[in-house]
Amino acid sequence: MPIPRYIANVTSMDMGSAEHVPRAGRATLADVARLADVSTKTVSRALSGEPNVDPETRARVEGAAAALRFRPNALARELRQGGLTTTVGFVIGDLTNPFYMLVAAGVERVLAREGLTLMIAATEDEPRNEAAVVGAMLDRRIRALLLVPVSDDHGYIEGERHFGTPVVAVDRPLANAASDSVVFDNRGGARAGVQALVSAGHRRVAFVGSEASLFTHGQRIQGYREALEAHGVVVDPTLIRTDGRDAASAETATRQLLASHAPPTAVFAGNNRAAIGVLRGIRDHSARIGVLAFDDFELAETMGVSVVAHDPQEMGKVAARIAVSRIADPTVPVEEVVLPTRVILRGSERP
Amino acid sequence: MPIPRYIANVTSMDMGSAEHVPRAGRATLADVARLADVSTKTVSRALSGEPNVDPETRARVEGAAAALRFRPNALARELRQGGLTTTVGFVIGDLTNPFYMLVAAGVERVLAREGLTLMIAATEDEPRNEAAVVGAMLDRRIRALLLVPVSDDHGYIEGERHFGTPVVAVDRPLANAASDSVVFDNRGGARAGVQALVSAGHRRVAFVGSEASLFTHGQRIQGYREALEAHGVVVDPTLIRTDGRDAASAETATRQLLASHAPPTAVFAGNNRAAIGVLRGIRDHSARIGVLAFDDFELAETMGVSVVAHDPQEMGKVAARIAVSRIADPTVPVEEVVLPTRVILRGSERP
DNA sequence: TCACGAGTTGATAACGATGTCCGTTGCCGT
DNA sequence: ACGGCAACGGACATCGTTATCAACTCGTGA
Repeated sequence: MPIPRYIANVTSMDMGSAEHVPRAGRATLADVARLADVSTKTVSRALSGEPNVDPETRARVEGAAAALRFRPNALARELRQGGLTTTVGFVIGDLTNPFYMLVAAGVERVLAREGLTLMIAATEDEPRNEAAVVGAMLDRRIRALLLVPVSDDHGYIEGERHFGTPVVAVDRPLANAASDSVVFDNRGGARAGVQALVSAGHRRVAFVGSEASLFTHGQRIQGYREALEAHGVVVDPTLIRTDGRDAASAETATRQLLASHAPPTAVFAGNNRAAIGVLRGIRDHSARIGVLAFDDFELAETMGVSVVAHDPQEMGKVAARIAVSRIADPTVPVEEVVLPTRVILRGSERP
Repeated sequence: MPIPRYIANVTSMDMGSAEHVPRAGRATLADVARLADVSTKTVSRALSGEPNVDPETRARVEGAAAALRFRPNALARELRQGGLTTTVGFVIGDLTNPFYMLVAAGVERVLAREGLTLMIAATEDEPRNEAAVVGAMLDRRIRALLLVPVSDDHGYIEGERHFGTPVVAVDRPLANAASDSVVFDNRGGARAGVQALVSAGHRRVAFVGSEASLFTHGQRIQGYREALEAHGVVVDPTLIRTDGRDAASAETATRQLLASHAPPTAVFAGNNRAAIGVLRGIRDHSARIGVLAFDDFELAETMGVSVVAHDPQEMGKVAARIAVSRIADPTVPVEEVVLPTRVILRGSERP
């Protein structure tokens, strides 16, 4: 075993020259090199597992690195390697919506397997926040961008894609730019869901959800219309409430619908937030109201609520996989994935 | 208006020398400088809003930057500034648990106001993943670390804190290291919750949740015991099921409890996952079973489920604020915040 | 006319890690 | 004795940005 030269080194130098006194901050390659009495290049070689390093030297370097609690500076490494980070960005509208979190969980799982890190930012569903949030991520040179679009203009993204940052739109396509995308079959799912309500005997079916300008809800309203029209039911515009963007407003809308002179016998909820509002809204109502919701949620089964179900985690996984494959090969053709939905009847659809 | 010299510059150079041909990647300060016919330092000055820049020059630089779609490289900037990033890391156990997502939402909101970015990683509740995940974040030189601890040894963190990275433990304290922390009053909350069940007339109250080795559940079981003992009720160990760590296993545990020869008349659910399992488990049961759950959840009100409520978003906000203040001044004394809980009775506690 | 400050600007050196390209030892086998 | 190879050290350059400091251009007052 060789004499640990670094000890003599340190003790012989630590008065007078401040050069070898470890700085307040974190240890660098150079510090490790001094301690292990080798060159910085050898430290780099040893720690990054390159061949052609004497096992003994390697051990000494590792010891020194551990003693100094050395951690390689990812900023420096990634900068050196031309900005090739291992971070993937995911921009979400609303962090508190469990739906997006399930998507995020799916994303995270795939990325973790690939050794990639997930960076999450929220736009608070505010279109004008989007460009800034996305910009902050691009400045960090994320390797790929997963985006739940809220803006109505994604021209600014077109250029970025051209610069080599893959962009995958999640849950909704980009407004006016091409990109990979992963969405659910909103229209078909809604059609099947409303169809189930009609089959259960309902003729006056209300819709409670967000504005049609929001892609997902626009599609779902289309499906809602199609299902009704297919059965010869005239769509009553007063039954379509697009002012239920959160649980509270959906509850209000539902109460108003039920209190009207021509109330619906069933309500189709546009998403999980609306569903909660609808369920709250019909709770105290005397007559039984049919309910069917887009988005499955944890207690839907226990409560016997029928839903148009899908798989948010799968959506995240698919989106992440597309991003990963595009990182590996940017020339693969654009993918536009539409994930299936399925109706699960649990009783709440019946009059 | 000055002649845009960069045009002549480009056209006169673009055959032969490849030096001025924009690279495939993104534009850099140097590219902007060439185009605006100034030095890189001036570009830096102009774009970062420093004073003492001729307005005309500034406009020219901004024009060139826009034309090239220049975005400053955050890696390089932060490296130059000594690793002072604007990213805060949040390490969570389970991304799919809405509780943590609400915490994350609170964190994000505070950070966004401070101009900080949130990086989220998950440990999948696997203790041996924790050090690696945390390490990856430290390598990125995050400015602060928010951590929901799952490991039973946090000695490795002690040194990092010493290096100037603030660490805030969220929802649970660190195993064997001091740090700022934000937790709920688990014991007091559970005590009050079980107390409510006892007051409603229950004597045989079961606990369904995770192992006592998990800090939060250990505390909650203690509170559960204390409440029973305070009323002279002997704690029956067979009524304590710590094998309900997710909804499915909690459902099984509940069914087994109810099928036993001495079933409970009420169940105290250890958290929101357990609550869902318990509600599923008692659904088909003939006798009415009292239920009260730790953690409020969205449909608890609609379903009339009584709970020990708290504010996960507030937890995230408090944790983020502590991190922010410690970034500003690392010498502030360690804070150990205990957030209050409150019992909300909605009827499910009654026999 | 000279000097002087204020306002602009540029050359150069960092930040920390990595890649490149030698040069220098040993040591082995022929 | 010589070629070849492993195992280094060392000197640079490089990634893109910012800090330091010196240099330059003005107009102005003495």
